[in-house]
Amino acid sequence: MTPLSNTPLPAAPSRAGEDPGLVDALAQLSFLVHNTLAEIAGQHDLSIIQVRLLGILRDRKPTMNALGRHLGLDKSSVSGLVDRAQRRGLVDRTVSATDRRAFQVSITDTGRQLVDQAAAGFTARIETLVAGLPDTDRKLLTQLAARIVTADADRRGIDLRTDAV
Amino acid sequence: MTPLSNTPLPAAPSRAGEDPGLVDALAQLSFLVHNTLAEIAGQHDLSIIQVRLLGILRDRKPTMNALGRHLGLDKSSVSGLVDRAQRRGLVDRTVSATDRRAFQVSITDTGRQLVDQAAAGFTARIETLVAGLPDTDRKLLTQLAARIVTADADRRGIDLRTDAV
DNA sequence: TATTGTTATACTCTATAACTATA
DNA sequence: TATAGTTATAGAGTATAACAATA
Repeated sequence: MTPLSNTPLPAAPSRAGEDPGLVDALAQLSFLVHNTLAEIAGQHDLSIIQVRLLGILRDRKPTMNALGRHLGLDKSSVSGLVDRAQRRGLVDRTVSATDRRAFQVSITDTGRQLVDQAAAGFTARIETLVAGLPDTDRKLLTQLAARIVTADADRRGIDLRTDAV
Repeated sequence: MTPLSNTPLPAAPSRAGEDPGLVDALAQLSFLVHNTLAEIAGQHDLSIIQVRLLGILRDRKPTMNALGRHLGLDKSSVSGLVDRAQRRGLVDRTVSATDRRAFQVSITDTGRQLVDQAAAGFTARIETLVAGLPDTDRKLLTQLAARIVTADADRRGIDLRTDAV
């Protein structure tokens, strides 16, 4: 039931010379994928952040603190997020064995089923989106996207080191 | 100041056979672009939805109703959105000349400056993201992204017609 | 003292429902 | 009656600040 809009970003003034269309195309594609995820999540009464929470918990039992780092959220935000998920029976809090201040957050069977369904639905929808592309183009797109993402990750790694000096 | 996370989506179980990596790569790229926009918006104390609002108003003076359709929001949500933007002096409401129930929403000079800055910042950041790609790859990426977006738009057009029958 | 986490508070964003004014 | 918009209300999601418990 999430209200989605496919309205693209404010059309960039399409600067002459540079990359005509690249910025717009990337922005629109991102919105499309993002909205698709929101829609799938909504079908399971989840938000994107809840899907991300459950996704992290699929193979980890982090503390609230670690969860905050993973999600880029303040600890108080994590408290609320986990509260709401726990209230729905999707996650559990367990006192840490090594630090009695800390909780370890784990996913329940119900939560796992839900996130698995959502992930499957998302995959299916993305497959539909790229249905028109021949295999070569899909591989190309995968590589280009991966290159941008990893380049950015590297850049951030380097930036951090630079800051640390 | 928007807290951003580059944490990718819950890694899809990488189904054998199909499109190994495509779903993940697209999801991560989308998050990256989306987070970039959120960050740029945040630098101007704007949210993504506020940027989209101002972006629409750059070349239109729609009614509240039309705005709701553009943004995919309920009219009550638009009321609040425009309220907050107007309170900051970014937009104006003017009673419609043809329908005294309706308002026409327009962007102020302040609002225009703000959205122009945000758009420029966003463009610059995206340029940085793709800085490592040769021209050929950029064009390829633009075409692939555009093809997916337009194919989806067409599909929705067809779906709508199908529903209407 | 420092860290982990919760709670109180505040604000944005969103929706539903009830309402007013105009068509 | 139907439509345009606002307001009241509720809830998710986010942050900051103050706090308790543990390290």
